[in-house]
Amino acid sequence: MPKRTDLSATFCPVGRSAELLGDRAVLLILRDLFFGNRRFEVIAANTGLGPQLVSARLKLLESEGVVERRAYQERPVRYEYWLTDKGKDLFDVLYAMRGWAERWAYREGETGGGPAMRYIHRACGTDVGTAMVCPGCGEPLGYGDLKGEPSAALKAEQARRRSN
Amino acid sequence: MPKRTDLSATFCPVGRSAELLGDRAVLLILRDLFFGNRRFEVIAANTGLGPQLVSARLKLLESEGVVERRAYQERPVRYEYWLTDKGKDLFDVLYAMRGWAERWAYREGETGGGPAMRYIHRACGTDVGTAMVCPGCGEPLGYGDLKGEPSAALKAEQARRRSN
DNA sequence: ATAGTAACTATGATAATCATAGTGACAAGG
DNA sequence: CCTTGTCACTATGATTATCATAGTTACTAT
Repeated sequence: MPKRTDLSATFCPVGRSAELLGDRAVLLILRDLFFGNRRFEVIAANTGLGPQLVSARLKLLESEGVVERRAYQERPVRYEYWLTDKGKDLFDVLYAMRGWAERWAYREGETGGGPAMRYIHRACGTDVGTAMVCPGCGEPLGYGDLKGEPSAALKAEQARRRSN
Repeated sequence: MPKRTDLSATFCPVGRSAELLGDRAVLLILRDLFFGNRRFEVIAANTGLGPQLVSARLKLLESEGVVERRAYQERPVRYEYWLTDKGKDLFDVLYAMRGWAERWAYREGETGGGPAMRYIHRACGTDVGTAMVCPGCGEPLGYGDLKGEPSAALKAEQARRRSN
């Protein structure tokens, strides 16, 4: 590509978000970070992205203040990537993407009945489906309020990726 | 790029959404469609994307069932692009992106005080800020429930784009 | 001394993107 | 009827991001 148009100066908020989020690699890496995968190799394996792309995007996310790089051991130095508050606040976007896909992107019965990823409201135990507000207790749903459970098919896929 | 990795077969719902939404051009075009811009030239001008990219992405969106192409006149035949139900259901994603940007992507005072884009809950008249649930009446917010009002800065930017 | 692990960097082929220009079908004005 | 204008695109060529693959660094473990 040529240098892509810079959207960071537009006044449109969707444009500004698109500058960062309009990129499949960024979205996949964020997904993994929300899932709790913080190590370079795990992220690379699970996203299926090459190490160079993962490296470039993690640097970008760090420079945007979305991700923080922390050494989890010295000798040899090894790093983990953690979501900052600004990063955690992207949960709504990823959760909305997940909801849309659950409603529209699967063929009938493809996931074996339920959703590809189930979310339970920790506070009241309700399966929230794809709602933005808990259908059980009416509370708005954010990161930390929900417990995700991948379907059997998704679990199998992740295990396969990790073993390659 | 080489042919990008196909995510349409993954079981992860975020991956499936990222297949379509992990693309700045798609996000910008969707933004315009939600804004009510339905004509090719208007979308091209307002997004700043070249006609070839706009053409390619509209075809993609149509083939995904997110957008519908309708002739609005014969002789000469001219087309408009409308969001389908599947397309309108992406509102949550764009709205979440907008919310995140409003909270994190502007320097202090850059928009002249308020948000870059204000949303009013039609049902009760409350300015919803960046909430997913109306702070006035507690109702969940979806496409059609909200009336958007661009800030002066955003309006000026759009006018500038249209005149080029 | 060899093998292994984690986190990367280097290289070259491929293909998506951008800017710019051009096309087809028609309407309106002089 | 001939030029100009509008809308919705398509064509072309240069640029550059992406992918696959291989290599590097800095250690630990056996």
